[in-house]
Amino acid sequence: MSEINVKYGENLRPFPAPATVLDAFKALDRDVLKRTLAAKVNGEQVDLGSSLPETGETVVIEPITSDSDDGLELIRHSTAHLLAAAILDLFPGTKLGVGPALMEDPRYGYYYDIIAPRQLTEADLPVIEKKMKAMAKQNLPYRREIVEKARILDIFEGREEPLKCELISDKVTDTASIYYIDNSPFIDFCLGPHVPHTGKLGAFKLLALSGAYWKGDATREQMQRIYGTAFARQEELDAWLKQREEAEKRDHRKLGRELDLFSISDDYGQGLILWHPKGGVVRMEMERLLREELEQRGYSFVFTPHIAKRALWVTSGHEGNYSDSMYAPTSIEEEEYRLKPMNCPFHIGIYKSSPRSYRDLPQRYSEMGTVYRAELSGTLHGLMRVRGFSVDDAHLFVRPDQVHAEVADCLDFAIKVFDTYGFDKVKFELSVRGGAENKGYLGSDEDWNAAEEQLASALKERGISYERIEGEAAFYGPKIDIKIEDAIGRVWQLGTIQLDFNLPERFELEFTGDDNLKHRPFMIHRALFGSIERFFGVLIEHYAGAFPLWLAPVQVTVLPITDRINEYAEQVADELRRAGFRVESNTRSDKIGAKIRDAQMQKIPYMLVLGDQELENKQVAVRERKQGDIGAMSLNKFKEMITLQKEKRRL
RNA sequence: GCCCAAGUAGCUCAGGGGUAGAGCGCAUCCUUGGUAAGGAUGAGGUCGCGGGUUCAAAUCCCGCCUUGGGCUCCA
Repeated sequence: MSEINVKYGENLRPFPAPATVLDAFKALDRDVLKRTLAAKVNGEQVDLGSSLPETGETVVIEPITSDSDDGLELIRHSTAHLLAAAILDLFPGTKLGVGPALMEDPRYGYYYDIIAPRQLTEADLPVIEKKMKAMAKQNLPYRREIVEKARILDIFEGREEPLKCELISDKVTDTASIYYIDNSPFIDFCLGPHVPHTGKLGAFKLLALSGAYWKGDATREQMQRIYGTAFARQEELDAWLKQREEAEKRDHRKLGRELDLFSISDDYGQGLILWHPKGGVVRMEMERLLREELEQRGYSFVFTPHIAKRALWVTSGHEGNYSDSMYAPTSIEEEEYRLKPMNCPFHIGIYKSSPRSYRDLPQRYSEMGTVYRAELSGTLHGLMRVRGFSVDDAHLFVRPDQVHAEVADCLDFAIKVFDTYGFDKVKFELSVRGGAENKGYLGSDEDWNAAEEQLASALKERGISYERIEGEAAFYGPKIDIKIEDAIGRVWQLGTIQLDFNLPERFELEFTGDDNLKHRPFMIHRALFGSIERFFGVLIEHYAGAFPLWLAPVQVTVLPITDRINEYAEQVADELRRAGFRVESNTRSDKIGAKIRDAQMQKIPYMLVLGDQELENKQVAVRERKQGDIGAMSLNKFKEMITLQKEKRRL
């Protein structure tokens, strides 16, 4: 009888063969076994019930416990299988697609794609969930079997699972593993591993029903996707559900209405934003901050039209590559025009309007340029995905040797601005050429190498850690994408700094060098917010509608306790207005409690409660929206306090 | 575009084959009250749009529109 040497942590111990992973843990560590769902054997994930390899070499085993990320993924994946098993039980004849765990999408934990004999509706979800709970209680084992390709195909053909057969044909060369759940009609073609039995599952919930295409391809089968989530423990699921509710409370569409910031009306068109006066204030402040920075950084301000001749879009390449997202042409005196989906060609027009010398570069043109894109109706979402929006756009026309410095300044700019809004977690991604497929990259290797090197060195010089992503560059140049994390941990892709070898070529841009020869400039597209509408949406959710003083649509509200005080209240309000603040006064005959409630719900940063005492002492009693009553002070002292806050753009 | 759900007063929603309900908001009046809702009265709706069934449709059926959740982290 042979032996297997098992290494577990520092322990090395021989076991008589054959033995399973479970046998090893039973002998080595009963404590950890309770939390263990599967294991890594020589670094490879396997089921607890799998046999230890008898190769003669030492076998290294590690537990995959329920409190690890790997463990959670296992739970979610196994729960997805439980979901499929419950559906097969309730709806015989259902065709299965795929059912992965989702670890990066904070909204969901797993899904399973199916084609049921009838269209399922949301009303079916509780029924399916109940079945899953019942199956979980029965501690049904997940069983694994290794079979030949031909036999797997037989099994799934016999079960009339065409999609599974397609997968098997694609993926399997000789043998593969399949999984059963005992006492259930479920069989899946799956690498595993899984939890040992369904009793390890329980903290799960089905969340949503949606449509999905097989392999994400709109020309393939339309399937139904059931989303759910799962955790190791019920408390974690409860906490997650609670956080989800919190996120709903921050929904910018809800707050946009409640705080009267913006609206979208079908009478005007889907995906078109009406900025209300209070939203307009926030936008003006957002633009003011940008303008200050742009001025200091040597940008110039340009303004360009919303439509241009169709021929321009042919030259720019938009007509060829981007036509689906552009509004149809409109004719004026036999000449066709199209709404602009991007601002670049106009800025190029400004560059080209006169000959440029190397001494003139860089040229930095900025514009809050409004563009229109014909997004599919189903993808529209509040402020986040719209059909008309303004980009805080800028195009830099630079000499090849200037790329580094300009990119570095863009990075400083981004960090400064996002920091002002309180986004302290900013991620940078450098997208470069690479990967197996050749995307038909434009421009010489020389240019690319130089450009990628300059982007990377700008990031390094600024001490910015970044992720380098091979193969994600656009065909026309490498780029840096900027992502921010908001107050509740959601990540938003916002700005981009993009090098472009394409448009300078297409538009034959040039400048005269010190050698008196013509050279081609590089073009850098950069936007920090991407779309100011979208960034506004992100801000609303980030602050949950409670904008910092400098952004708040109403900064101070004056609340007289009785009608006797109304006159004094108006004086106070006027004085603050003259000092440059946005002030309201509430002289309605409500009780002070009601006025405060109103102001709190409008999330106004400061409330000045004025009664006989304040009138007599020439003071204001200050209530801050989060801290509550912070005591009485002179109006001058209050003014000083908020002036400082406003000027420093404190959070 | 495709799958599921929902469209009733400005907002949040209840109701449901026999001519429309609540709370909030709004208006007017009473009240002048010290840190998150004082009281009374009143105005407000082609029940998303179009068609069908019916003596009768907001309600049942069909179509459309809009809104919301989604639409490859592959076995």
